[in-house]
Amino acid sequence: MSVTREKIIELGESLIRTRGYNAFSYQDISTELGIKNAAVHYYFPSKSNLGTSIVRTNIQRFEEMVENMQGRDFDELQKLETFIKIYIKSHRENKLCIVGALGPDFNTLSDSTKTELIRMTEMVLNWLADILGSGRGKGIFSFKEDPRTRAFLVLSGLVASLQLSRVIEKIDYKSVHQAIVEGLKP
Amino acid sequence: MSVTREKIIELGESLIRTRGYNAFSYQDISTELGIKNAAVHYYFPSKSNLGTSIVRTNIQRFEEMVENMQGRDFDELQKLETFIKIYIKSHRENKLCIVGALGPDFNTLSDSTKTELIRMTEMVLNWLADILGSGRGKGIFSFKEDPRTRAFLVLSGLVASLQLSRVIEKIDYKSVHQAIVEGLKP
DNA sequence: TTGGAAACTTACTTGTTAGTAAGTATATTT
DNA sequence: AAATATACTTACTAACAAGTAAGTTTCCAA
Repeated sequence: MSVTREKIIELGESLIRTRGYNAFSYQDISTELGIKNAAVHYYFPSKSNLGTSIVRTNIQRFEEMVENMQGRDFDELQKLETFIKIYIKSHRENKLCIVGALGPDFNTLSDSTKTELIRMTEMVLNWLADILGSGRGKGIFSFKEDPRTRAFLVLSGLVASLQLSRVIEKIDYKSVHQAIVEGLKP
Repeated sequence: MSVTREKIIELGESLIRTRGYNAFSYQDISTELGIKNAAVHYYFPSKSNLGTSIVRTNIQRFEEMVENMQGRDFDELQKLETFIKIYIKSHRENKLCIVGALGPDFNTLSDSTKTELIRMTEMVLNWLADILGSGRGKGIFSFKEDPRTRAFLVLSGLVASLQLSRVIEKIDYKSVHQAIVEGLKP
């Protein structure tokens, strides 16, 4: 794999997560990387193409995280906390997650980027519902709704608190994700 | 007040909530309203100006809702449910709320639009924390965290579930907001 | 009836956008 | 040594963006 290609994806992701899909341009990338506009088009013919590749990279990262946890056989609470760490890191870097960054722009995305974003969100949600469900089965978690609804709510909390804490600085992010976890304990 | 001016604000808000701030143009507005580009600039010299006015309109609407509830002296649960109705309506119209629509674009907004968005979010959060706190005092609600943290979590749930339900259609939105309310009951 | 304000349109400008066609340098393979 | 592929640059284009200056119509008040 080309190092320039990887830098473009990395920077593109960063721009999406800090400024949004429709607020970044190929110029932003080429200027920052010290290359020409056409060089970006060489690797990613269209912006849609780049967007799709960025989401795919994120899917891969998520899959690797899940695999990695399977290897170390974490329990459900540890898995959830590992997942939440991604959001704590994002918050520290003042970035949104890709789902939260691309979600509001959904109607302006190309079909392929939409498809990948749906696939990613579905994967995360299914994984979350799974660990919430099996965690409840083991008595690690306790909640009334069905696991998918609760997973949706947990993800919503994580996604939006990144967005809101950008607007409202006076919030203690730690207490927010603590409340999410505490709300699941028996 | 001019009817054209009001139509521009209404359409502008709709565009922000369906496509995002950076994905709509003065052309979109002028074409739809059958007027010229410059006519939009006549009422709103800059896009920043229009954005700010749209947020201010939303603040006013929120204030009117709060006032209206004071008049009919609703209890805390009724107030919360009235607020949630805004989100149910937004979901039906396939729109985000302005906070959720502008939040991800925060870094690209003008200072005045940022200021108004902060003011709006702060208002909503304070109001929510107030009714959650006093509701808990009366035994209507029950939760462990401090009211502001819980308010942050409730708002996050509402804001992000609009975004996520746009990506994931297979979700029953009713059960989501029901879970938010149920999670507050003693 | 005339002056002026309100509500626009006409006709631009300037900058930025995604995207492309054709060329060049460098390394690798045949 | 010649051919080919990789990784770009040069030099564009066409469309669209926000924004403006100057004019026009319409209505109302003095």
